Amino acid sequence: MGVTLKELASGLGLSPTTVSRALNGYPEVNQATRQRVLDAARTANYHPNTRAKSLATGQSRAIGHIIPISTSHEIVNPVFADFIAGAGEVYSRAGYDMVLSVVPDDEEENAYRNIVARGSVDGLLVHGPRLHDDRITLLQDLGLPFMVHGRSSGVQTPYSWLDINNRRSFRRATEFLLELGHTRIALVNGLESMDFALRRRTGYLDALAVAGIVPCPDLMRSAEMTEPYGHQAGRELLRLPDPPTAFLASSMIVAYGLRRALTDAGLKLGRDVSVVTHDDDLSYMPNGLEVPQFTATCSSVRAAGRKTADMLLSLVRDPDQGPITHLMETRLVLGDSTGRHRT
Amino acid sequence: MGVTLKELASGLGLSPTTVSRALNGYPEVNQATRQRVLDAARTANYHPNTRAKSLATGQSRAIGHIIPISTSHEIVNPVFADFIAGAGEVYSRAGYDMVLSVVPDDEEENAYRNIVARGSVDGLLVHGPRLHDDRITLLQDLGLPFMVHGRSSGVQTPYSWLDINNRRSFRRATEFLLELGHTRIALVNGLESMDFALRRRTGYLDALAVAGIVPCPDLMRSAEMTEPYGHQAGRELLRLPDPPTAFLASSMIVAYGLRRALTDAGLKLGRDVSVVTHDDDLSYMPNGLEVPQFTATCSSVRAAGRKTADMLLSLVRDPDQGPITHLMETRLVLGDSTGRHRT
DNA sequence: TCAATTTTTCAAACCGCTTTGGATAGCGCG
DNA sequence: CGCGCTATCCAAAGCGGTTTGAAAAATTGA
Repeated sequence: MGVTLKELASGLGLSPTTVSRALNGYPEVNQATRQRVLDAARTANYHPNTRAKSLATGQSRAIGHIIPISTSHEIVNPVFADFIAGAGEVYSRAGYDMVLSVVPDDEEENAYRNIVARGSVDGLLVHGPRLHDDRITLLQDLGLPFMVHGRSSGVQTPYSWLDINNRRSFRRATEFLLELGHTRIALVNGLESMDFALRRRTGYLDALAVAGIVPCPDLMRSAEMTEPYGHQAGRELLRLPDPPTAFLASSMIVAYGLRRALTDAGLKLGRDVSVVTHDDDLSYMPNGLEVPQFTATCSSVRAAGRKTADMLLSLVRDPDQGPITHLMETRLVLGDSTGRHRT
Repeated sequence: MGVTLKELASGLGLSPTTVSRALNGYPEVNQATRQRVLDAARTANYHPNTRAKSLATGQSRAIGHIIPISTSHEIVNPVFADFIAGAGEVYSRAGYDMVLSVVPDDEEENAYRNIVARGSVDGLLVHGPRLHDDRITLLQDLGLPFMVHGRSSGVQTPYSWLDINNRRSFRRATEFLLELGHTRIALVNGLESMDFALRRRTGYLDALAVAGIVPCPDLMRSAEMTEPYGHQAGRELLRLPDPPTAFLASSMIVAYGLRRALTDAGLKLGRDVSVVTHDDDLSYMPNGLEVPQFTATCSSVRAAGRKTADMLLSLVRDPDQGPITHLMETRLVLGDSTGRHRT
């Protein structure tokens, strides 16, 4: 396929050793020859064979992402593409490859074991942690550097993660609605087997407790986040004898569904009913063109991808630095979807 | 990290040669010893080192996907996650890794050259082809097996691709609206620098031409497919002196935006105004829970990912079979968003 | 000028696996 | 008994790089 180091060397009348050192910036090589080697490498479009290099060095210069596909739901997390885009930027700048494994969630353990045993990556990134996620303890045993995007509430031993402050974020959003005079506030949450969803719920409950409001189970929903789900939840909630006057949505797309349910019911968003949603700032799902449509707790998942990748690379370079963590706060952005409670 | 072949061999009192053959199913090894080797490998959790193996065999057992990030739009194609999920299933079943490169679209050429020169993949998958896409001719020169998801209209030389029949799909959808009596039909398309969008437009124009309708430039929009874009396009179109009575949307999310514009204008979807959309069957964007919300041209992008990966693997196994292609038809599914034209 | 350094280069071993080209042993058969 | 086969196994040479240890060349110091 490409030129090999040996060919390049013999073409220059040098030994492979010298050429290798010249290319990798070792000091013990004459400036003139180094320049000659670099030029020759460029014109020959020489790129060292990844496999050979990593076999020799013991490093693969690749990061693995394991994407769980829920066997029951078959859902791919929509957040995933933007996160990958962010992380990918960082990897390619650092000269790392990104290898993806899409695995049904009942085979994840095997997938992790294999990938470690085969030595094809220097580090792993864990997506979509659940409560008490076994993967984390498994990876600790395997001893490969890893980062978790999110956290897993049940896991006691420390590990490296990056997360947004879901709890505070939803507490703040709830408080905001309370300040506007709302007391019947519905939570249209994601799947509460996922860690992030549970934290959001906790934040919501926190704020209610402080306000002295007893949470009403009828007002709390949890499911895979889709537009039809938001719509159905909205419709059913509005039909309650004592319907909510405000909603918290766990994602923009759920908020779309809620909005549809409101308009179906002849209610005006932001006047008759308020909605606050979480906004992952997905590139293909902007919150309005100029003015934000929704009041939202904002946090760019793309930026999260970048930061997580950065941290993972630092962990790969220095595995002994111990667990590193990063908690991102969200911004509460005011949009057209909220207003004072009207009696 | 893991056990090596040599260790496994010496543990068994065998040569590495024999162990290798035993594991790889070569005939010249005693049944009893093979069994012994297999057992030992299992208990030691032995997995051959990928890099060493592929260095020795000359195959990397990995497929590369290059994800272009538009430097101007910074948009990640939402279709991407589901496609990857489909392809990933196939790869992992076949024992292949998937390596992703996220590259700004002005560096794509370099990215392709590098990945080929470094020999880190056996085949490549090209995403989001534009018109006259240079990447295709580049890859033909580089001589690595590759598949394109979609086609590129300007490229003359044959290449391997999988695409949906965008043209017929949108012709059919337009015909359907014409049959319902609509004559003012708007096209709210994706970016027409992308090949798929142009083909959809052609299909739309085909149907109008057959019906003897002169296409009206005011009724044709093209932009990145987002909800706010659909909303704005809908609003502006409905304000025309002679507004459309039917819309073709290029994606579900655009259709959401359209629907909002309609309701804003006090119109009822499916009665006052009809909408047909393309539906990629994304896992997180289902077209309704039971009844389809939208009449749609349906095609699972996840299935497309599976099929494309299948074809690519076959191309990798037998690179001399010449270009292979596959055109998927879409299903026109009836939903609640279309009705007869009312005067 | 010549020994002692310092620079610069190279030969060879190695990373973990596959594969070629024997070697060895067991067997049937004339 | 000895020859030719077949069934099993192995030593060694790669794959394309990096890296160790030593040699050759250039430079320095007295």
